[in-house]
Amino acid sequence: MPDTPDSPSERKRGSGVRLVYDALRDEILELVLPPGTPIDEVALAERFGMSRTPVREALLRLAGEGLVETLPNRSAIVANIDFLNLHHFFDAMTLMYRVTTRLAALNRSDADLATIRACQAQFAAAVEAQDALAMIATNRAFHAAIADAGGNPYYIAFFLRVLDEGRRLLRLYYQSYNDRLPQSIVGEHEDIIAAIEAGDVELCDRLGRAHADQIIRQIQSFFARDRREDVPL
Amino acid sequence: MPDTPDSPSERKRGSGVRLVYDALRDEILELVLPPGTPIDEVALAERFGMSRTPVREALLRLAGEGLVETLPNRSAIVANIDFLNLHHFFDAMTLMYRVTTRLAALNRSDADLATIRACQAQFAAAVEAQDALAMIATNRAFHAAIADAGGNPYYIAFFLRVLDEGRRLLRLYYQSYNDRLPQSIVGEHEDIIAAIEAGDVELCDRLGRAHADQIIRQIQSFFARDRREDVPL
DNA sequence: TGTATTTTCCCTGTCGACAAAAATTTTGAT
DNA sequence: ATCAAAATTTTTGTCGACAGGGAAAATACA
Repeated sequence: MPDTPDSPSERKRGSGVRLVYDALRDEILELVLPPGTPIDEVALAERFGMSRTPVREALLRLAGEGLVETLPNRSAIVANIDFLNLHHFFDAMTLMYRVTTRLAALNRSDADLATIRACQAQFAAAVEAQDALAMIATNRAFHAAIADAGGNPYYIAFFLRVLDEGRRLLRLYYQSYNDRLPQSIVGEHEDIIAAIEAGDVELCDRLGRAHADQIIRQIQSFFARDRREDVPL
Repeated sequence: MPDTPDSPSERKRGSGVRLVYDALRDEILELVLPPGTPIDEVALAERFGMSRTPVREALLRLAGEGLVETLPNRSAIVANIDFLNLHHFFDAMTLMYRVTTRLAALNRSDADLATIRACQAQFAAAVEAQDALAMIATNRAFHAAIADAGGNPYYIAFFLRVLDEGRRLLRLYYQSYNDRLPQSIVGEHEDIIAAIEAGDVELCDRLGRAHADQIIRQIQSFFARDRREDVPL
């Protein structure tokens, strides 16, 4: 149990919130805590050996990022996934894939390219190892690095939120389908890197859009197939 | 003094945070609290007749929206405006003007159009009255209504953040230039409404971009002129 | 036995207090 | 008089406790 520290009171002054924030965030994004799960403040406080105050602070930050929903006078719950309005999410994801990749082609530095390549190497390693969780996390890091290369802090912040939401969706997908992996994604990433390095804005736009379409098609086919299987014999 | 309620303890259970949150937010967006102003928790607590806890909660929410910056173990301050990277803000604003207006042309309902027209009427009234603060607030409401008509919650949330940042910039502009008002904005708004009603996506895109360019040019000329005046004789 | 009402219990929202960290002032030495 | 070090003050981060609200449980009634 890595959660309970050996000496509960021997913690640095501002680190308690970060601790529970990071833990909760990971568990939400990896669906350890499924959407709708009620979050008990006292349970968390006991689990991390601290008072309710820093727990509440962490929950507020998560609520600000849309990962938990706080009902007045009632327990906070893990934010639900709005399956009926997924197309809105797909729209936003496609737009931000395109915009961030375009900007990266314009503003990338050598250090940015090195970081992007390192993320891509980690992603390829995760695909090779058939590690679905690592794939999801490294894919997010890859696109976050591209957004960083673009340099627009507004786009970066918004894109991170969209990517986090997508991380939950992908986790749902991979945990249901025995971690089947799309090899083509690795190649698409390589093409994107090449286009960014070449500074080809229009090519980056097309590749970003195609990449988004690819992921969206996978998610959509997953939900469509899931619906068919729900039909009783 | 509308802040201090008559009976401090006669307040509904969850309304304390909303109270100080709304008040702080307005004062930040209208530059009553200029960027960099330190925020004293105990002063706010005394001002609103409550404990530090709800004040802290409101500050956390504002920090999550990027309106205040919290330094560890030090006083929180009103978020600074990054004048050196304004072009990033302009990029984001232009993109969201275009995207939300396009989407509104696709998804607008009659109720949406009525809301948009109502906002435009309020904006025109503010221009007529030469009320700069009302102009800024109603302009924001106008574009927020367009985003609502589009219906994409991701775009709506992001656009609201961008609009709030722009509200601070515009406030800076108008309070310096004796509230001189650009009449052309009213006409541009009318054109946008007509394009949305006609469902002309491409026209909405062009108008949204032109509208953003117009506002950006105003802000840029303001800063350019300000810089010239800084040259000593 | 099923439903409406009351009671109990659990959980959140708020408060006052204390401890740690930073800012400020005071003290001391050269 | 100037600068460094120590003491004081101020302010934040955390804690335990209490009160209010809602939900579940218990009771009453048809």
